[in-house]
Amino acid sequence: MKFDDKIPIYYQIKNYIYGRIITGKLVPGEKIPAVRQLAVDLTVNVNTVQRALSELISEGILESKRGLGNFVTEDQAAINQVRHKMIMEQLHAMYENLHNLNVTDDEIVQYLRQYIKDRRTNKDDQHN
Amino acid sequence: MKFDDKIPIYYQIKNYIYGRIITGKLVPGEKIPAVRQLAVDLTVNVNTVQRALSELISEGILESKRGLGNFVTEDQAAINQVRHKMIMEQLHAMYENLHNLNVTDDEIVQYLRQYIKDRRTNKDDQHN
DNA sequence: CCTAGTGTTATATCTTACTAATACACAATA
DNA sequence: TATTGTGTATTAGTAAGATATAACACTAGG
Repeated sequence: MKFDDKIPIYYQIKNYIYGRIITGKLVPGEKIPAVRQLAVDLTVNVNTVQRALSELISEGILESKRGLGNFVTEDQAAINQVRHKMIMEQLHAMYENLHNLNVTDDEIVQYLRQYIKDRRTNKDDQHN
Repeated sequence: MKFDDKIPIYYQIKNYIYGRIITGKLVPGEKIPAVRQLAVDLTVNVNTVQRALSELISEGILESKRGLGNFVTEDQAAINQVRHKMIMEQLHAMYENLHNLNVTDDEIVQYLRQYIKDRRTNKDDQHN
């Protein structure tokens, strides 16, 4: 996995797991991969994985069962809340940063549409 | 100034100055505040400011004149490029992150419109 | 020439993030 | 009950970011 060197790895792992749960690649009640396996998959240290998982456990997104593994919460409402929270965080960060560059609301929407359009074109070019 | 503790301060200062230049609060050829003054204003260490400025100088956005100060480049084209680059970076980061949450292109646009709408409403409520 | 204001560099110290290695605690099962 | 697979904790070491402090280099103006 590629990490942004400007953001702590444990934090990026946390968001990665959020994503896996939100998109249903990990379903409620499912056991997630073992910490040592995750460490290998993500090519990071066990302790770094553990730090990410600890926070997810504190937040109630994961449930730890010693000797058995870590499991996705059965609380679908909590998952939905996380999804909404993450979407809002993304929009907020982008909005604030663009406003600081004097980009207006309308321009933000326009730029986004153009970005998506361009992205689709480039995707076709690259046969992805 | 409030900093995000997940991102290096020097990097946030760099982006802050980009913003000041892009929005015209600092105009081409203008002298920016002294490093020691910036350190006070931003409540960080001189070396941290210097690190941010060094990168901006390397990139040709600022010009250093020892004994005189640091000055905004007269190269308006370079400034325009930075503005465009920053806008694209913001859109790209947000887009990638939302796609990883299974949010479709159309949904991204819809969520953004809703966010802007809600933001305006809340702004009125708070009399800002 | 001296001083004040500026950019630049250097040293030491502290904290956080990450890694490596090891050990401990618990559960399932052969 | 011994082994294997799991989560958890500890200790030590490295590196990056940030700080405090100080010194050095250059410019302008009295």
